[in-house]
Amino acid sequence: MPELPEVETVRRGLVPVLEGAVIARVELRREGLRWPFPPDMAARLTGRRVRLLRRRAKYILADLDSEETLLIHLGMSGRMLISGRAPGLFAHERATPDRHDHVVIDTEAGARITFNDARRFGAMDLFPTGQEAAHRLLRDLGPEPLGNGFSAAWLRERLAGRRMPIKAVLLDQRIVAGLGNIYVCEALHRAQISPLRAAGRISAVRLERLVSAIREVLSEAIAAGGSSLRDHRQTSGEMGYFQHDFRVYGREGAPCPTPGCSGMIRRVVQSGRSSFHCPACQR
DNA sequence: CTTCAGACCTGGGCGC
DNA sequence: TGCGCCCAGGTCTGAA
Repeated sequence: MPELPEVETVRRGLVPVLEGAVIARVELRREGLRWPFPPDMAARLTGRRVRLLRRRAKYILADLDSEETLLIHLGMSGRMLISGRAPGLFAHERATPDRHDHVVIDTEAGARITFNDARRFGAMDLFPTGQEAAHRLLRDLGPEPLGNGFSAAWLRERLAGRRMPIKAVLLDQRIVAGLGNIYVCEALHRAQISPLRAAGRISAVRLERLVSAIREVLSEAIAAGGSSLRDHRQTSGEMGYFQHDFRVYGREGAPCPTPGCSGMIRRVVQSGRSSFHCPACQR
């Protein structure tokens, strides 16, 4: 799925057509995605003005003037595509609805936002604005990796004594929220830390490097519009570009890009997911 | 409490 | 072309 940079790219694409806009019509083309949609979702959205479009971890949050917040998760393959009258934007048009177009939202200004999700691991929900701490999907999330709450000191505290590999720990959204398989691999390579290393056995200095690497790779990916392997699209339908800047992800057998390193990228499977790394420079 | 396999879905790529 | 198999950006759930 979209990890943090892809979700942020989608949020930024939606801001010009959705923030401040009034929802004129909502079409639900099925009962739900990963879970059933909340009761009367279409009616609770219709006629509402979107006050603010936020992001928390991999969730997009739209605060409405009804004091409810619409939560959107893109799952593995979710896309939000803009068409119709969308000033200043490239309009992504479809002659006929795709079989995976599940939710269609029209604004009074004439923009259309289509939630397309082939695998249907995505989700939508409504909850009272400000009640993030009570929402089962949001309450246990760790700090934002690009925010002030995320630091080497925080990591040090949370990783102390843990024997799980650092790869698995960084995928745990309670430790830090927003990383997924790609960016964990990339950040660990940049920090020259092996994905196999026990989380509790990383020095403070190297944790500082890890925090910097995570911030850098996420920032660069956001600037590139995210990474498009197969499913991710910007709201314009355009692909992201960061996949061209991967140093290890999907590059098994390629020479390690670390200057002075003569290693070769390897793929190992950890808890069912591929970890790409350089055994020579990542320790 | 931690850790893990299994589950939810579709589609693309590959070998035969 | 077709078929079977493997893999994929997530993460919840229940069992051990």
